[in-house]
Amino acid sequence: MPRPRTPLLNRERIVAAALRLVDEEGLAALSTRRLAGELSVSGPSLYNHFATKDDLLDAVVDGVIGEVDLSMFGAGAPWPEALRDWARSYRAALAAHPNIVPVLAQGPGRRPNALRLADAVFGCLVEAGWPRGQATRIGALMRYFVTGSALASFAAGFPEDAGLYDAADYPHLGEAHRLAEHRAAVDEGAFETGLEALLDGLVLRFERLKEAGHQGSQAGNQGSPVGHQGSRATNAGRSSGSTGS
Amino acid sequence: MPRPRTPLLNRERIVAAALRLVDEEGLAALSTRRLAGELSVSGPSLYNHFATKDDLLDAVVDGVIGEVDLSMFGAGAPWPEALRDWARSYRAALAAHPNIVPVLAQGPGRRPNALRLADAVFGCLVEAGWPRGQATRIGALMRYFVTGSALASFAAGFPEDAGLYDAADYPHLGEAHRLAEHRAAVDEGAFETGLEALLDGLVLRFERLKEAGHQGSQAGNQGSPVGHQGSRATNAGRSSGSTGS
DNA sequence: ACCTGAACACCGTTCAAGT
DNA sequence: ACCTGAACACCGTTCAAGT
Repeated sequence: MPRPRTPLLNRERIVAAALRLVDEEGLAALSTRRLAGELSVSGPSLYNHFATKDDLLDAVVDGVIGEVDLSMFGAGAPWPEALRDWARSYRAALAAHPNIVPVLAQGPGRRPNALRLADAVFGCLVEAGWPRGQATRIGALMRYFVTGSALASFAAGFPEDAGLYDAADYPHLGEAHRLAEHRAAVDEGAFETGLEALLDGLVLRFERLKEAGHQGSQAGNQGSPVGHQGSRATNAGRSSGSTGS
Repeated sequence: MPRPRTPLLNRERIVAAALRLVDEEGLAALSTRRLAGELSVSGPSLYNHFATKDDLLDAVVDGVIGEVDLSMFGAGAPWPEALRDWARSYRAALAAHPNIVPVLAQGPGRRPNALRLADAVFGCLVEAGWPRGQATRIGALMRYFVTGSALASFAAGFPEDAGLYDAADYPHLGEAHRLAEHRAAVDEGAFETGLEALLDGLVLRFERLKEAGHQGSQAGNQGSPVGHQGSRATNAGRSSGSTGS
């Protein structure tokens, strides 16, 4: 008889168990021995399927990123609508697994789903007419906002202990102890407000860009993904900006 | 003779050494034994000054938050300018210590400097005329954006290995391997673009709010820090929003 | 009051040994 | 090819003991 026996472990089973453990008990609970125990196997067995624990984490993270919907790109929708739908799907995928966000925020690295995501966003923006440098920055700032909003609950960050918020120390935080109760509403409201404000600001810039393009030197779609900085000169000295009076 | 001898350790020295270690070698390098070694002391000595390693981390984080400038609040500047200056100072403080950002993003907890920061931002917005619920959301979304932008470099997240970006897999990432070279410019450009876009979008909302307030029912400054959700109904179904056509 | 060494229950990872 | 136990160099934390 040869051996038709299936192996006890495979990458999929390990990744699924690791994600469950991280979701339920946090990143610190994910030890190789503990994970192996969940899979009824001894610790070193995992090393037959992943070179290191970091490799395993990479696979877990890429699985989460794979849940982000990218179908709105290239579906013919205007870029602001595509970006809005994508950002919501992106946030939903990360918010479902908040304990893994610090790992995933380190960048796409060599994870295929993360690279696919970056490719889709950048491609949509460039095809819509954004210069490549600007498209890069928009991809970056959207990731900043989405990962920041999924990394940790704003509301839950304020302890429910009312005695903490002494009016002498923190005159405006008298109601802060009630934030945690409304965790989901506060966090989602903040995300939605920020997303809409960001998109409004970007649409404003796009309109200015098209106006300038119609009369000045056609910059078109050329340029590096780094691009130039627009009219702002340096961080020092307040730019006139477009805000306030 | 009594004992004029000063103790070998104190909280300040420990916190300073811990921050240096985290900055130079990452969060994983901060073990109690390693830190004690840097201070020429044995591991358990630290427990005379901090109850747990988490307590120590809290002190490190609050020290970083303490570097954020809050003087623009209450200096009479309009809220968008105050918010812009604060966001830049906030990001600069975090970006100087990126390895500690995942810890700090968990919320203010009981850290005095973090609570002071939240108090100052919320107070400025409420005094400027924002309803309390909206002010809470703005504080949250600003933290999302700033922590997201400090958590990890966008540009450095793309490996410099040009062979990784196969055009068949990622048609638009042909230049992505050059991002890392321009790390600082890309990350700061994205932060500045996002910050200005966010502020533009918020100013737009503030103007709408004032218009509505002048004719409709004066809501004024009352209300809980949770507030209500405005006109958006639910996450499902695309809201008409203010973007696009 | 503050520091120490020894000890406890853990880590990630390697490796020779089994089937 | 895949899993195991034993081992290595680590962890955070406790505690009795020293001064």
